[in-house]
Amino acid sequence: MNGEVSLQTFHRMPQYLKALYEFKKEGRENISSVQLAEALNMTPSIVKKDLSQAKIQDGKPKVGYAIGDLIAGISEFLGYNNLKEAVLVGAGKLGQALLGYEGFGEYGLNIVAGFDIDDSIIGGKIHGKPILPTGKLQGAIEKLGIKIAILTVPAEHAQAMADLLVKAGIRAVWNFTTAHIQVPENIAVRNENMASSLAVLSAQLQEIIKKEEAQN
Amino acid sequence: MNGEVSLQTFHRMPQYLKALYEFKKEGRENISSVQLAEALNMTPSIVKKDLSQAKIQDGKPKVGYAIGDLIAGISEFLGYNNLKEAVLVGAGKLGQALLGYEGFGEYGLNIVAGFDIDDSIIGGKIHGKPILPTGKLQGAIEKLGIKIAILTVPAEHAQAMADLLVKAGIRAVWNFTTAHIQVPENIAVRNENMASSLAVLSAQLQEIIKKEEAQN
DNA sequence: ATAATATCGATAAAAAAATATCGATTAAAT
DNA sequence: ATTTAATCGATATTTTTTTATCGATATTAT
Repeated sequence: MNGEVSLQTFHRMPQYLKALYEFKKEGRENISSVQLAEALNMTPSIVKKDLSQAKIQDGKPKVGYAIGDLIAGISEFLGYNNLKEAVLVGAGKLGQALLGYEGFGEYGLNIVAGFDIDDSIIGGKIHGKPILPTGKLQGAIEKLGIKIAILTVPAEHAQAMADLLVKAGIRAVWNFTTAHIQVPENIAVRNENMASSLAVLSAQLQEIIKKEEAQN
Repeated sequence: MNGEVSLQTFHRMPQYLKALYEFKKEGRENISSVQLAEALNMTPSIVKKDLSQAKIQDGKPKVGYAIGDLIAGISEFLGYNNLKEAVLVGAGKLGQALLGYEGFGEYGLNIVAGFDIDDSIIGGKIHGKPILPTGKLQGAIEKLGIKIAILTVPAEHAQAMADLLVKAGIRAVWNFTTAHIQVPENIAVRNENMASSLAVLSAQLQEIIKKEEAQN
């Protein structure tokens, strides 16, 4: 799906960025793959490989990489510089929390509006973002050329809404519902499935406890 | 970290469950690995392998698996039957959304209380969950023997709070902050990093658009 | 100036994960 | 009753991802 660079690599990139900002704040100017790896519980090998994928190849022996270069390179690689506009569909509890999430701006994402069917919130603003009726969704997407939709409707409406979004021209869906949505293969979907995450966490916990019991 | 079963497998399990409930609702009683794979855009091989990991091995040739057995088996495997209690730390926007998230109960997770430093919400309830001062966190964890913490504090307080949680006896941290937290290796951490997810989604979108431009 | 050492970056090796294959088996069709 | 077709479940293969190795090189120390 992704040409050369693996999704795991993309997943790690923002972590590097986060750590790099920390180091920068401490006054550091250079950092080696060893140190970056240590800060994030990774191996130097994977750090070096990831950075080379982002076309960052100006590390110096005995010194490491220039932190400023890394930050610029990764930000560019992740497209944080060119702002991407998005719509949020379903302004319920989770949707409202996301509308108020201030981190998105840093990542080059701007939510231009929320859409909902609830008349009591339509016409107003939530965290500064206008809430519009879903009837206006298609028009807005087409008119503004918006490519990304954040999906926070109830699970039972997820597929129908996804169909509508695709029809309106959306190219990427960030799916926060528990539903698995089917879309054409030229549409990107990212599932933010809490059940999945919780399952993994529980599994890790169970394993840890089992290990301990085995020791006693 | 996880003995035999991979985290990817755990990640897929709730997806199977979701799909199985759908099929059940439609009146189906049996399902083959081929059909389940198709519904979730996977391969039959991976479905069969995952199910065998969950000790589900009663599929019948020409028929498939009994849906009821699968649901029971996966639920048991994921520990959805034995309720796990959790505390939520940081009752801001995201924290409040999670306090109100009704899906957790299904997954065997019960948030017993939220903790915060904001006097204007302490003592009250949010979505039915009591909000307590962080000063009472340690006592509550110890007294109730709680093993899981949901971390939704501002990023700059994440590490300090994680340290406190670990000291109080927490064994698993579900980290919704953007900070990378360091914990002892016998503590499970699951990072719900929106930046990472967004990076992956953006990458997919970029790839799709590039592909299209190449065609024109 | 020379030697020692830390690090990069490319490549090789290892490990992990996903996918394919295939004999056995069961239900349905003939 | 026999044949056909679909599916499981075990195993083998392939692919992907991670980790290790190592020569080249730049900085620091002697």
